[in-house]
Amino acid sequence: MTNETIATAAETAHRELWYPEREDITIYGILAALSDPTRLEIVRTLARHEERCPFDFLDITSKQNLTHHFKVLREAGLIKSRYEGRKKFVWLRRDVLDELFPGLLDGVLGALDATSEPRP
Amino acid sequence: MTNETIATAAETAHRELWYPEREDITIYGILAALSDPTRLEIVRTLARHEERCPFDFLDITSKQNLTHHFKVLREAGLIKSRYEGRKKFVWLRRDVLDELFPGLLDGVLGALDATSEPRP
DNA sequence: GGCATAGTACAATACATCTTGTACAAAAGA
DNA sequence: TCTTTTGTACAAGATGTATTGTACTATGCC
Repeated sequence: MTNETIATAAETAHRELWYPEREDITIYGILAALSDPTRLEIVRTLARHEERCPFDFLDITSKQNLTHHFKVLREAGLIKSRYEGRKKFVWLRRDVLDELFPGLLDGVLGALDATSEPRP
Repeated sequence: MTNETIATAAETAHRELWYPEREDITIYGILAALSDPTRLEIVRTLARHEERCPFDFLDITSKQNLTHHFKVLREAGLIKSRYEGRKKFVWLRRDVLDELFPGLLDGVLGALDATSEPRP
């Protein structure tokens, strides 16, 4: 309600993004956001990079769909983004996540790595 | 398809339950199953008990809804159940889960405990 | 057998989600 | 300014989910 209003207004203004309040970040939202293969792959790749990544650093789906998934990740509290010129950069909110849900991200990413094929 | 056929047939026969093959248990399915508050509460409680728990050991929603959520958990690979007389008992598949996705369940449950109010 | 109890099946509702197509806005460069 | 690039907004369709109500099956006990 209030959140939605703010989000809509800010996003219509373009180049201004809404983020959830710290107390509105839930473990359910995080887990739901991570339960999609595309998004989990995004998060996994972001976690491997110290620096911010360009919006389309992964070529795994359509542009519109990437926008959608990044929005889900952002509204769940997992990522932050910023525009620089025409480009958009994205990064993981490790600080907040590790503080709110210690061990969660490491547990998920660790299990994911243990599952995946060994990388070269 | 094949799975659905088997599942339907077995469940129609009643008192016979279908479980996913080991290779069909995915981290996405696990995370999706855990992303619901009711189910996460179920799993958290099961994790605290060494022994099997009766079907309705948690009084948090309707009977039919419990059946639904236990089915989701079972088909995701998280739990096993068994009938004894009229009663149904449920337990967590810690062995399989820790082997397939090491650190996942501990990470989620640890984060959940860190989030929750301290218990007496 | 008759009856109560435990859990399921099924249908219906309401709602969220993923994906794609079309159209648009904002910035950069000529 | 005109054009290209980058990402969004919006709508539509297909699909999945959470919940409840009604009816049913299976078991145990009298």
